[in-house]
Amino acid sequence: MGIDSSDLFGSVFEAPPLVSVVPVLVPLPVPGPYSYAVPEGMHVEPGSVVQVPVGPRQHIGVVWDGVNDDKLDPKKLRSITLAFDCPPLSADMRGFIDWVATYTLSPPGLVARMAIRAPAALDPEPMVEGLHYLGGVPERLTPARAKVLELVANQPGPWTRMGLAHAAGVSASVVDGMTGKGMFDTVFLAPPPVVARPDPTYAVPRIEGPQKEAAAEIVEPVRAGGFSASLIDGVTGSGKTEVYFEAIAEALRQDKQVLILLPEIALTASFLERFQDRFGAKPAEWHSDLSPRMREKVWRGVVTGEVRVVAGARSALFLPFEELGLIIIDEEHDPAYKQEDRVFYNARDMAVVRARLGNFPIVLVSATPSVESQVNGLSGRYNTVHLPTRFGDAALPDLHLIDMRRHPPERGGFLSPLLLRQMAKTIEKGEQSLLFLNRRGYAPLTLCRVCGHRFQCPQCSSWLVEHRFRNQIQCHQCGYHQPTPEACPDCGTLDHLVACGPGVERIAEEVERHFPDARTIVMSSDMLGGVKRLRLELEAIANGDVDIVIGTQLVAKGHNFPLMTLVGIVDADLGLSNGDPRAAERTFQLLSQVTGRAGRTGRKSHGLIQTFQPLHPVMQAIVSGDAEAFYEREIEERQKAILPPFGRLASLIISADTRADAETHARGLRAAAPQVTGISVLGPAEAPLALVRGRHRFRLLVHGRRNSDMQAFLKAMISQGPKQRGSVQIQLDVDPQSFL
DNA sequence: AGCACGCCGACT
DNA sequence: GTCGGCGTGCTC
Repeated sequence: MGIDSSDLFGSVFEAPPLVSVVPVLVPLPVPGPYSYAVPEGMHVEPGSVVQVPVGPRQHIGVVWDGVNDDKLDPKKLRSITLAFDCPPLSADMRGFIDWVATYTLSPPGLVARMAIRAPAALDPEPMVEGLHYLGGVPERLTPARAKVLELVANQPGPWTRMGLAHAAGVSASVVDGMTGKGMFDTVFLAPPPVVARPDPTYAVPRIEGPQKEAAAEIVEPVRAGGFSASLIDGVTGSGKTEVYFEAIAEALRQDKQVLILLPEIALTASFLERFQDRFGAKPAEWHSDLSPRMREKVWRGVVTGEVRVVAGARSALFLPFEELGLIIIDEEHDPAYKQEDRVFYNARDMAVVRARLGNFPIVLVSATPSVESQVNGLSGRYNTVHLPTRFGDAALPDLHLIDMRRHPPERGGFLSPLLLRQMAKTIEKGEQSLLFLNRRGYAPLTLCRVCGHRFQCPQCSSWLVEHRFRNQIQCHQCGYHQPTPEACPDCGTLDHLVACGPGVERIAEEVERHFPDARTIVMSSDMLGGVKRLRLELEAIANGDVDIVIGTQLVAKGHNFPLMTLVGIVDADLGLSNGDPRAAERTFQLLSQVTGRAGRTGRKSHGLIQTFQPLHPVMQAIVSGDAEAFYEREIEERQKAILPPFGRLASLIISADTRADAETHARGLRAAAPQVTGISVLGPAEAPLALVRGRHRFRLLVHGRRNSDMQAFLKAMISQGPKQRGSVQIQLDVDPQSFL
């Protein structure tokens, strides 16, 4: 201020400049916004992205809504360091962040962080220098200069320096020379867009029959505007993508931005190309291994509205779109939509909330919808559109169960004679077979044939799996691995290993024994050579250079195998006995996806499913194709498992790394909240859904109906409870639609 | 999330 | 006698 109170002119000039105080969400796990002073001359409003000091470091934060209600020691108040030059987060976006934070009981700052973690993207990209032709001819008209002149006479620009040189077929120094002669005006151009604008009229497909009707049903709510949720339930190969592309086209015609969420694995070049074929430009991509540079560009394009369509993994849901008008969730049932660290959420559910809050339509898509979405379809909250038949001349494979009790494999093998016979026929016809077994490595359990020693992981105590191709034993839980030992560590016997049960590598061995001349390939996520190799192998399969593919889950996802006419499921029962409440649903989805790989180009195709439980509902649903009956049963089971016999208010499932830990926590919680009747305790083996490895010791899964009641209850419990503070993670596993 | 403070076990 | 383990608390 520099004016002393003894100044002649009295107190008028002594008044300190009016500083306002605003709440700012900082990207830290603190319960709410912090208060900061706004320096004189700085303009901020709710949604502004700012940099603030927190302790010894600077963080990026967002100015939030409301007034600072806390009685903060004024001495602690610090000032906003700077306000970034980018559009503020919209009120819708802020509302969404608050909603997600409340629903997931996460610190709002951590939710906000997901929306602004594009580090240096917050300042606009520098302008590009451009040249504009002013007219005139240089004194010395060289041939190179003439070429440039010819070009700029018709198109005066603006050109970029390199762009002009390239277009004229001369070197940049020619352009520099002419610039020096004052023939060009320097102008500043906006940096080029990350992606071109998609054009809804680029290649309008001629779709007919069921596709056409489905498209009309999906497009109509987009045309009408406002919130709506649709579920496209269509078998593999029914043209679901083409159908939702029409919804995207309509949103683009209305000048809305569009978000397509895909499980990370489905974000492939082939998807982007399909999009480009329809819209003439690729969508912007958003996923975890985007380069920082690209991440910045896309983020900025999204906030400014320059990017119209984003195809992304679950984290794309938190991009701060300027005018989002449609969300598509492809492979809606995919577990990859669940995030289980820091902020726990299911992007599919939160996407529905975002659409509701933003008042625009959302489309969920799957060949095997989740039970949750089926329920929402049946109750009418989602408008379900069925696509029961394949597109064009492709037919679904003919599916049969092989009862392994009646058609056992030969000793030491895992493939039934029925399956082997069908494989032989397939090879004879020059067609391809796929054997699916969701188990990596050679065998799930390895022991010493002399003393019975089992190899256990030193880090997490699960069994080590032998990988013969790599000559390693590996832990599939934590990634620990060591070379396969030559002698048994217990009794010292050499050449001692005995394999129990099959893995893909062992199946490959068996296949080579039966079909020594066939070209066989194993595909699993730990395959040597990484993504690049994988792509080459997929290409080889598509070209018909392979006869038999043996694969894990990897082969279930989206790849198109045009020559595949036989799918064999080696062990259909595998996923059914692991205690996961969703085991049956997951197995049904996986088997449907895998068998759906066959017969995509109209050839007669078969699926043979090896099982010891041919009467199991999953097997019956798969062969009969009666998914509806299966879902009906699943819904009933789920309701039995989740609602009663617990109390009406809320029920808790407590799980921990060990059952004893879970019991301890349960005792503490029962003491802290005697009013809760339904606390059940599950050990880790019984509740893999509830188990959290790593930092968190335990986690509560809360199932119930009335969210507000549960939250009030949980918050009270957390603040009063004896030891829960700080370390407890709470996941609300209820349908967000039920209390929107 | 980071980072400091603070209190108990194996080492120069 | 110290170095270092991670439990607890704080950041506007």
